Amino acid sequence: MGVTIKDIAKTAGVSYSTVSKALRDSPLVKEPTKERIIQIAKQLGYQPNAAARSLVSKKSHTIGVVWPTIERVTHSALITGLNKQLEELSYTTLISINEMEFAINTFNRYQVDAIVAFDERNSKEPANSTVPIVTYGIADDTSLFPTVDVNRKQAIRSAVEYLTSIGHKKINYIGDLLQEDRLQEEKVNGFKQAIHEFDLDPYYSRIVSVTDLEQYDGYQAAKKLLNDPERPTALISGSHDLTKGILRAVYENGLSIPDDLSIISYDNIPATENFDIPLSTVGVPLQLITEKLAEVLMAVINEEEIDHSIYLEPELKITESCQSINGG
Amino acid sequence: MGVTIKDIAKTAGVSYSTVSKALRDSPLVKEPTKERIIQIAKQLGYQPNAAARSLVSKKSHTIGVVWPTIERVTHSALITGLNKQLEELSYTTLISINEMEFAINTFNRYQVDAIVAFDERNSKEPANSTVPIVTYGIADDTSLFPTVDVNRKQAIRSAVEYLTSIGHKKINYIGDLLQEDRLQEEKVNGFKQAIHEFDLDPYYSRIVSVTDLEQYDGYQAAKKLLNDPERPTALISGSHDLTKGILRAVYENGLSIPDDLSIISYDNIPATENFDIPLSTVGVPLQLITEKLAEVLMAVINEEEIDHSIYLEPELKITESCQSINGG
DNA sequence: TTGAAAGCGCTACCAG
DNA sequence: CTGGTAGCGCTTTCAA
Repeated sequence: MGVTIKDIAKTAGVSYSTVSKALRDSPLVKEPTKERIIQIAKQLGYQPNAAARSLVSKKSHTIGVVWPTIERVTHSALITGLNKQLEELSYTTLISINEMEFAINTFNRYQVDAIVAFDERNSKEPANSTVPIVTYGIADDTSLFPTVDVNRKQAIRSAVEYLTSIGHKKINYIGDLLQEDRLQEEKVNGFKQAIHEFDLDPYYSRIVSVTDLEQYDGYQAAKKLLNDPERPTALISGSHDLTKGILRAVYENGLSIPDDLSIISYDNIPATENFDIPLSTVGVPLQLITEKLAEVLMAVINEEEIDHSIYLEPELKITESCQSINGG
Repeated sequence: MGVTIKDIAKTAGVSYSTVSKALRDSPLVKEPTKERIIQIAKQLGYQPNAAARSLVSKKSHTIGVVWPTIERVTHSALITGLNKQLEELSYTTLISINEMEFAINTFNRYQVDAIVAFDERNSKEPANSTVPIVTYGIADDTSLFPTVDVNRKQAIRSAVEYLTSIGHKKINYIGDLLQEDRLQEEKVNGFKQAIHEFDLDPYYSRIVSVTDLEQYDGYQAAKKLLNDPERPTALISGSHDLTKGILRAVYENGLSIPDDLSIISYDNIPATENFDIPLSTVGVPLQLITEKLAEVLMAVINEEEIDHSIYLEPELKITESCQSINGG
């Protein structure tokens, strides 16, 4: 065992309740005493015992993140952002990669203040949790917990809407529809719906399926697509990485953007890369999502009223990577 | 707050110390009483309070994983494996993606039983930790904590050794040497050393640098390489994903393995994919690593003696993807 | 076989 | 401003 407040009290020659107060920066302790105590604590390498603390205070200032699908790279950026966000609110983040129920139990035992679950499977079973839970994923009215989500359907739909508005009739969507990933599914649904809504010919406006959302997949898919004489005039890409591969394929084929092809990429990270041409994107910035998640977490901790489902609406940012089909 | 053992005691009509014993499956409680108590606990949805428990028992049965470089995909597989491994030993895994020192502090406060740190930066600062720490990464004699690691240098060296033994003189290594990643660096060092040791001509036996270890990077690198008239007769790939891309490029170029090119891939995952040809690999299986890590963790928890640095030696598995340079 | 009681390290309250 | 003390939920003696 390590140093306790009693040890500090002894060497400081004060009572241990005074130490407790000093360490919590209570105004009930004289400034010099406080400083001396803090000094000694530092010297002794004191680490407050979270168990003891949360046992009495019923607060751990810790958020549990349930993340069973650790392989999903998308979420790793999100969780990194959330971690930072929560750090600023002086909350500590702890992650469990166990399956939903086990992880929730663990966090309950540890008395975290709130849990945020990233789970595509969006379970309908009533988790036995004393700790409030917030989920990230497909928000719907039947979900058991407050949910934060991105309107991916609308994102893709509005991309199609814009492209048709500038004259495109052959619009393809490159994305993942093989995995059981409701997040990807929603994007595909948005595309399908838009096809219908904007009366596009399904023969020309297709969904190109890739098995993953990485650069390589985009490259291969685009390679195939662009050799087709019936190739589209506009492309919507399901992810940023996918887009990188697509662009590569476009240039290798000697085509140019936007003259031969307009591109809009689904995206949620701030543009860091320098593409040859600034990329048109649609999506909700990662920071907005993590901010909202943090906000909802704080709300459930403080037992404030919140909307059950928060659906963040995507923004469409159009740059020179899109061109009117008439050449304008 | 949730249900406590006192609540259970009340409805069961026994003292709460009996409940505590029953729940811990102590032989000091009569079987029927025990069963009744367990039954009631389940009904009430009892979750033991980890804080209270670890406060008195000084054991949390939890391992803290420090993983600041969450983006490193390699480690995610390793951590998944370790998590499973530890689960079998009935230990719970909690992950922190904060930077080393902060994470170690957090886990100290939480009184985890041991910490395992995945940190490429392999800090030399003496972490102020009461909890024992084990690191995974470049093992060297100066490291502050017990370390488990893979002899990556030897892995690549032995691949070169084998290839030269069957007559290859033009051997290339495709890998990452741009990132500040000591793990990758070691592989490159192994290659450099082998060039020297086996007296290969550096003009023909080169290191091909990629910026990441993914399929796409392997594809691009190989594409360029294979068009070179001075192309190598054998290739060593720095990662499994890289290899997938390389193979793709090989086939696209109309070359065949092993007739035109022998390949050995650095690897640590059990072959799940069906390549056209079984792949020669060198490396330490992931499971061996996680087993060893778990073993060392248990050792430090029980204060047993252990080697300070455990260097796992890679195995070379040769299949038809390698061929003698004389065509044998 | 069960119960009573001490105490883990800490916070929060009350008395001085 | 400082010290004493109760008690958070639990495990672990020790007594009954």
